Amino acid sequence: MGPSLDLSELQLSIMRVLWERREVTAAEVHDALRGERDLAPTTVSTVLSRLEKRGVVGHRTEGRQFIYRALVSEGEVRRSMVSDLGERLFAGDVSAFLSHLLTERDVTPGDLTRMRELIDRMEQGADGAGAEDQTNRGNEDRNDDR
Amino acid sequence: MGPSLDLSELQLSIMRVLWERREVTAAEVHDALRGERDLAPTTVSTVLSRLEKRGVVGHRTEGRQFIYRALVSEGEVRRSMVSDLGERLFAGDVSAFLSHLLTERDVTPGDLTRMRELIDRMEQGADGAGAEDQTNRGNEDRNDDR
DNA sequence: GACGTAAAACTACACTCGTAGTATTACGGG
DNA sequence: CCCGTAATACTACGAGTGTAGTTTTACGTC
Repeated sequence: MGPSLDLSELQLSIMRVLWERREVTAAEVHDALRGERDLAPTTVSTVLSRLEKRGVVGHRTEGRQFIYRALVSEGEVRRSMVSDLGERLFAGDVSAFLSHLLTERDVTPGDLTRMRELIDRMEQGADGAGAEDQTNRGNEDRNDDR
Repeated sequence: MGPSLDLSELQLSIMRVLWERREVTAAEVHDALRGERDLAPTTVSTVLSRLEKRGVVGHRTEGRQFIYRALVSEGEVRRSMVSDLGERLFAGDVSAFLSHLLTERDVTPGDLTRMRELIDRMEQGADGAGAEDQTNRGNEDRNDDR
């Protein structure tokens, strides 16, 4: 059932670059990360190779350069990691997870309103489509889904 | 700011035993885990020692035996791990996290109802107390909080 | 007081990660 | 055709984890 999608922080930083630009060289990833994380270029390459071995990214060769590409979407990774944590901490009980989020973290009144709207929409149209609008501000999530 | 509370699956399994019985010996942990995970007794001891080195558990000596005790609550660990993941995957945007949970996981109508009630309660009493009732079924969470 | 036994301590090993240095390879220019 | 340069490949190393074997220690018993 596909590769393990449990990615570390560094791995995610790198994946985020691959997700926003569809195709990148190791060098491009390296300086896209400049500022956020100052790594040696070889470090980036190493991580990219390891991710490739795990089946999370792939590459094609162009001249002497590798052009990397994500093989899993950000949505898949999110689903997988959130699901893992839900399993680990809440024995898969979604409502316990949700209530934890609502009660333990700083939720603004606006969040609550948005949540209520979302719940309303879910109770009506059972589809679930059309729910990734303003709640996803700042997190591009095209190229989503299986 | 205390020890890192990022616990692995095995570590959590062990912690769960320490959370439900307040005080246990390594041997007791070992056979509480029988069935779920079949480990050598020494494995359990090793993990316990490492957790102790990290400050997550402590022990007192009674005769020739170590009596272990959790030094962090399940609630703290949950908060920390959920918060980490929220940071990693949703840049700390709680409402994005919540909406992910609502849209991507199988949420039952009952969950939705419970959620709405929770939201209502949060919008009224700004305290947040009294919200850990039936949503927490099956997850003992006494000895919570800082 | 010698011993068996059980507990804890120490050692081990394979694997992943973060991190990066060194070696190899091959294109492009002179 | 040789060489510099840049890109990839290989090697390294310390920390943490899963997993467990081996060694030491000490209590209780005969």
